[in-house]
Amino acid sequence: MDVLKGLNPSQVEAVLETEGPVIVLAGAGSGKTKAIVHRIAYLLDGGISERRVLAVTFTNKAAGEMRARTISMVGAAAETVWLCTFHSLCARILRVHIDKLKPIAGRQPYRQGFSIYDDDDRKQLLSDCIKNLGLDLSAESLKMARRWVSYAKLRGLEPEQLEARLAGDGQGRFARVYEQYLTRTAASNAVDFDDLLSLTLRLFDENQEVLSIYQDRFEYCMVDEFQDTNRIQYELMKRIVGKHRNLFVVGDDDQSIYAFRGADLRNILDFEKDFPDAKIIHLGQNYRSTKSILSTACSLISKNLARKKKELFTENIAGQKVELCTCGTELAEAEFVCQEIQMLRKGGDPDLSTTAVFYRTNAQSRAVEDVLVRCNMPYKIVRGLRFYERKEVRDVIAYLKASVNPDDDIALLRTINVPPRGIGKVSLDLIADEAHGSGCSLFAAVGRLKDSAAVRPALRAKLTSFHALIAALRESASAAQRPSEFINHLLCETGYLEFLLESAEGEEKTRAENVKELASVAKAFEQKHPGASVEDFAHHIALLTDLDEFDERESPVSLLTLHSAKGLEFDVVFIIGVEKGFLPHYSIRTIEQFEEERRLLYVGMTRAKKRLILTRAFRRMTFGRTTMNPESPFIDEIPAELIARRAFYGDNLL
DNA sequence: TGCGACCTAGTTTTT
DNA sequence: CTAGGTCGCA
Repeated sequence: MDVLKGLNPSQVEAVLETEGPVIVLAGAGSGKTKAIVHRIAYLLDGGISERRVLAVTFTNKAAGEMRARTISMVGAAAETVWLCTFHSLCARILRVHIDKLKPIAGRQPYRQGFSIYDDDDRKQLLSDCIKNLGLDLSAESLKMARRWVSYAKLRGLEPEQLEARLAGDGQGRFARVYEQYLTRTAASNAVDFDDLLSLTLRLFDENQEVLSIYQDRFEYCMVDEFQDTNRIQYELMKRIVGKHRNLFVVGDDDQSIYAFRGADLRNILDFEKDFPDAKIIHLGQNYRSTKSILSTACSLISKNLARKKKELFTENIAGQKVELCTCGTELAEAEFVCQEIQMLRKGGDPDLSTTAVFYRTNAQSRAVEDVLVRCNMPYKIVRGLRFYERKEVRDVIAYLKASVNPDDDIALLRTINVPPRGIGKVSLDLIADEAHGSGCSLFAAVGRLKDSAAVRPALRAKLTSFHALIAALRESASAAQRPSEFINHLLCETGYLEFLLESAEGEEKTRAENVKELASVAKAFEQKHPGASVEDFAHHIALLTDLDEFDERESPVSLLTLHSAKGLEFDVVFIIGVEKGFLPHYSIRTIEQFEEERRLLYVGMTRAKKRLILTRAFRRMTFGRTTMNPESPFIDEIPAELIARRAFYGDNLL
């Protein structure tokens, strides 16, 4: 059969084992995506309707790649398979059914057309809640608040339950923050990323009818990167496969590096307990790396205690030894990397066409960037400042959201004085009080105050024109306008583009360009979804990140954190800062965290196909202070004969 | 309201 | 060191 061509026996097994629970333990570079893609193709080939198949991944990018590969195998039928991220799956379900959630006393029920709050919106709202409650508004307490809110949502806790959990620790105040946060998101008809998951789970548990729709529909369910799922995501999948139990998960416990974000390694370690009849398939053959690289990485990861025993092997050539270069300073380290890349380039080996530099923290990229710029070497930095995190982009998105969801207070707050309209803090407090007093949205409050005799005329005029502006935007958003047209319309009408250009002094030009870039994102969206409304676009954009756009093949040198390296591969990989303090990071406390750091290094190493070069700096400036970091203890765990040691003190040619 | 001086904190972050 | 946030003054 065609779909089995080019697969090894374990992969074939993973494809053919379609009924019942299956867990695939797929080592790094063992072709797990291939296995999933072929499995989907096999199902469709065998006459299973594409409506019956659900495949969930973690990033839009991974989903997109999987879709492209499936389409190339089975053709257009794959276009309509639900191949999505957990968040987009949930968003899609909630878009239809959110109003069927049981209402909760004291909180407004959710309704169609809800907004999605990202982490920044959440932060904004949380600090506002903290302020409102008259609590300590330090960075520390904001961090705690975020932590506890996430904690509660992950476990489906209501404020009272969180209170009970926290009271003993004298942290009860965070339960009140949580309560207010819930009330206010509900009032704004907004859900955050955690809500997407937890509300869907709640919906399933409250409403058997809705659950049945999906249970009956999705007969074959697959989850990629299973080691990164959190408890809720796992529960969601368990609900969906409740009837037929055709759950196929692929993961690698050794590549779990997101515990700090709630990923729960127990999901993968305990899968067999939840599904005692689960088939277990090992994908142990690595197709990516040389023997040298693989054995180095394996000797490291074998030191982890909390892992499933497994052996990886490869039929690839031995290749060059992994290198470790000790450099004088972080600048010398950067020079070394640059020089080494230049040498590889001069060699002109077409096999070494992609190169990446990995680091533990974003700040480490600086020295490397400096040197690369001075050497005129083109490079691409992955998520230095994300496109969608830029202030100007967020401002425009806020306008977009405000134009679509009349209750979205956070969006309104963001837009109200940008560009400056003379509506400052005092006026804002007035509006907030009015909204609070009459239990309406901020926008409605603006509407009331603009006609209120109690407000001074100057402010009334400002409010009137702002109110008219937003009302007009709403009008044209719901008129059948194309999203990209609407963005352009919005940029003019609000005076935002003018505002950007006015304050422009050289670099600010890029701001205007960024904003226009958003219009082209809208254009691309239109082409993909003909006839899509402004509202559709607003919903779509809430789940986008620009890692989705990253194409590791297009630039010769990529700079990225170890975390964002996951799922990618490069011919040549440099990992810089292999020092105690960075790897493991100085902040780690527990043995679990220590093992996660080890996995992080392992993930980085296993991205390399041909060459792997580790570097460390003897002396390094951190926070304006010179520190001397010893070598990473992880190096000691690798047999010395696997590593070729070098030194580079830098001749400061640059 | 807005700007500039001062202070403080400083991991990783698929959505 | 440097970016982001706060505070105080004009």
